[in-house]
Amino acid sequence: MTEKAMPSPEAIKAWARLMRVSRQLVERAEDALKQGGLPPLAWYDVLHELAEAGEGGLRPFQLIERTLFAQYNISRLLARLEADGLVEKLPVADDGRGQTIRISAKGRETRRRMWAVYGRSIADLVGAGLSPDELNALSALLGRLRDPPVSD
Amino acid sequence: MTEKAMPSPEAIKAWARLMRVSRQLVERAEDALKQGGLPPLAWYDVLHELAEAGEGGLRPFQLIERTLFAQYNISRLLARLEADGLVEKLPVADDGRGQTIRISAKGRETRRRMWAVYGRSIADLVGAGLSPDELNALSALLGRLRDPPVSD
DNA sequence: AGGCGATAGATGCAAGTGCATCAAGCTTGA
DNA sequence: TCAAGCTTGATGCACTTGCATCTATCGCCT
Repeated sequence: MTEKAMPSPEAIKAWARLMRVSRQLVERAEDALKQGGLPPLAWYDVLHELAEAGEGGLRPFQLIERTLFAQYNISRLLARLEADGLVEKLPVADDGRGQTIRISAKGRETRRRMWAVYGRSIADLVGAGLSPDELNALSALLGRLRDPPVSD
Repeated sequence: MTEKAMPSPEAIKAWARLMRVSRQLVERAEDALKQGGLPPLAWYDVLHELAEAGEGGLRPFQLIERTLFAQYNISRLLARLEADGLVEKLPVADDGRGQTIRISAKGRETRRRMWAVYGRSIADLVGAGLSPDELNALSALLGRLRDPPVSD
């Protein structure tokens, strides 16, 4: 029985800024990728996770956990990535239902090219405006808003 | 024409948190509305602006400026709102192309009911985790990220 | 006035999302 | 061992979004 009351003015303002700024920044990063003829951010998220996972790859449900995408979304996103030759779907030895997704060489290359643009967007959009200390402070505050069960 | 370099680790972390937290919070607020059988957040944003604008209403292009929605998005969102009787489209005297959008009584009522749920979400999701001072600090940091440099 | 580019808003079509549900394989327990 | 239920991943359908383009009107300049 914690929060029954309406939000404080401070909470409303912080929420409003968070909504507006995040939407605006996503939009700009997305625009930059489009400008470069590159796939959307969602593809980067998945390619990034798969690149981190290495040759072992990841199961789709692990991607769901890591990325916050819905199950059906991952399913279709992986289908598109596979159609573009950026990932491979491999059968799993000990589970006939499942599959392992592994990033391909082309996938790594695409991720690299996306990062060249995406990374610059991040540098421009947040790195430019705030000092390292301020960025850390922002990260810390945002970290406190994550939900109980989520870790980094 | 500032940043050419790749982002600092601090910038990357702040960006990642911002992306993840904002997506998660939006999702939760959206879920709460759905749970209550209420329209999505986008409707609230528009109804809120129109309620603030009062009887004078707003032109669609003003809504675009205020909400960051794309033009075609506003156009169709307004069509849905009108179909639901939440807003009225009025002709503009001195501009035959345009229209003025005014919120209806039903629209105000819907907004009120949405706020009951949405406001509680805000209180739960951000008001609960951070003190007023921390919320102000967060708002200030986010404020510095608004209107970041645009490269044309 | 007449022409021309700019602005306001709508819309056809393709692609993505959300929801519900499905099929297949796995696991458990009597 | 086998039925019941869970997990993994795919998919049909309706709706929304994105893109490009269209129509209509406006404002300006000659």
